[in-house]
Amino acid sequence: MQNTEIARRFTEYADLLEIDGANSFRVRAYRNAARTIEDHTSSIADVVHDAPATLTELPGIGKDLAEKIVAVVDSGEFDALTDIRKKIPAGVHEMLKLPGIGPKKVAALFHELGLTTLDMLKTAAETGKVAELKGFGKKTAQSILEGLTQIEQTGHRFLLADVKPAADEILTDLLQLEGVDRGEVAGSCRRHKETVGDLDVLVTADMSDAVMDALAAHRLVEKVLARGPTKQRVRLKIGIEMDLRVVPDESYGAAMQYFTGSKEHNIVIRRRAQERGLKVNEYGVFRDDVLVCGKDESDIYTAVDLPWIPPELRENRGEIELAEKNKLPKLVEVKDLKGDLHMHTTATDGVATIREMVEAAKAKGYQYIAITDHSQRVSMANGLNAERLRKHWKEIDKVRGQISGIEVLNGIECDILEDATMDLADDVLAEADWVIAVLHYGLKQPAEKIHDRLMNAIRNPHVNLIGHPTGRLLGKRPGAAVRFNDVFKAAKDHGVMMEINAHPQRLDLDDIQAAAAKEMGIPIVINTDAHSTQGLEMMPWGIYQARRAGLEAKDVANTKSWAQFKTLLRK
DNA sequence: GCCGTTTTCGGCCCGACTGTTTTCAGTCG
Repeated sequence: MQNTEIARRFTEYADLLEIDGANSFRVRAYRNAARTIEDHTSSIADVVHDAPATLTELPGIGKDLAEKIVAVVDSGEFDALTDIRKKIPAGVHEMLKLPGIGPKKVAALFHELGLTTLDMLKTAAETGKVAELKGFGKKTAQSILEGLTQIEQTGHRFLLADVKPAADEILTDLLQLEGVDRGEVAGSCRRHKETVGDLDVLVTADMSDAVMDALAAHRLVEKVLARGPTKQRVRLKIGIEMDLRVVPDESYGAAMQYFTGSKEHNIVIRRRAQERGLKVNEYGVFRDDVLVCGKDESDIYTAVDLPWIPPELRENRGEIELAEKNKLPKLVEVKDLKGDLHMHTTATDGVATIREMVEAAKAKGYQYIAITDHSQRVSMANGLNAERLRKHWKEIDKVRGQISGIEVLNGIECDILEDATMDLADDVLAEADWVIAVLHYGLKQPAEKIHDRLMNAIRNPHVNLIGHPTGRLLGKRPGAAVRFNDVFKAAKDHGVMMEINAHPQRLDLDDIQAAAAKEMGIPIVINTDAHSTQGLEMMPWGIYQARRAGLEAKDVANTKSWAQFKTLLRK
């Protein structure tokens, strides 16, 4: 069982406890546990099998939660969860997804009106039953109806790449306004999380009204949802909601720190402040209600005896401890990259020719690239069989002869078939300069089978890289059940590298997996998987994911010069 | 439910905005 699946049980239990009116600190304990499990870099199920006694060494896991984790791994449930599910129907749990509706209101809808599904809720809201409820009203009923429509239409999280440009554009426009000095996109967007729930934009201004009016009238804004003197919430036309916060200049750094989050990171920062007799909020650092500092973000970290921490790391996943020891990583940057080793051409499903791709890559300043079109199994993409592949490589040879100053590898993105064999014979793979092995089909196979497939690929002497290891597509499909502990170990033994695929919908390995790979000393390759020359520009999204994993340039193989990179190849 | 250089009980981060109230609970980030 994967960590995310285990974590989901505890999050569900925390939700249900909350609806049930349980002690809020108890609820928090379950939420913390869910997070600890989700963030754990190796398999919790393995810990349960190998050393269950060590579970209580995990932060926020005591005797009771350790027992429940064991139960979940063994049976998929724990008794308390089974019991509370009987008490609170799944449809009631779903109501929590509605914006503006929390556990207390859900409990009222359930207990007072007996609503147990979203459909029943819709009817009750339409017929005025909800508005009559104590603590509810016409507006709440209306917002419930809007929320139900929203859930039907969009779900609730957006790809970073789909929303960051909108946030950047709005910020740029707000910064043009008179009286607006500083501003930045904060929140999970600034932390470069792969998906974003909503956007936070922060600006300094003396007169907030003008800024708020400008946002309300912005071409990307659909509707103003709420407006106060310092905060305005709007919905953008692309569906995501955005908070604009207007803060005085002396509080800018504190507000930046506060609204960048994560919540978990900030809780630790505020606790450190308390320990030092200070109070941290979005207005600054205070001692006995007297402002100590807050103008710049680094002020806040200095006040709690830490160096400034890069936003991507602010998840309370060990960055505070690294900061304490002054061992924060120097995170990899786009400009560190010297090659891109996964891209397609018109030979399969790309839209640019070999020559166009090579020239575009050279213009980007790369020292080396690999052309890696699909193998035959991917018939939808016109995948290459041995004969066509060899011809394709001859074409690449030709272009290589004509364009100097960039190394072009004869590559292949070879499918690992459902029966765990490779889609092309060994003698063909042996002729390649660069082989990426990937799962495209049969992603729903049991973990055991997926494991065999990846292991066979890693043991194949011609394979250099496992591409987009889980095959997930964000918001579309979850990806294969990969046992990363074992896969990384085998990759280490056989000198196989692991990819962070920079495509915004893949970003696979994810941050937690990539951190684990780094921990094991496996070289990571960040690739665009470009299907066009513009596709080569997707690199930043992959870099963001790498930064969230704490990767430095030295952890990323394609930051090396060609001369150094060459030595990492298996033959 | 967890945790401990304030250690086995008593804390556990902090403030803005809304809608429904008539002084505040609920929700959110």
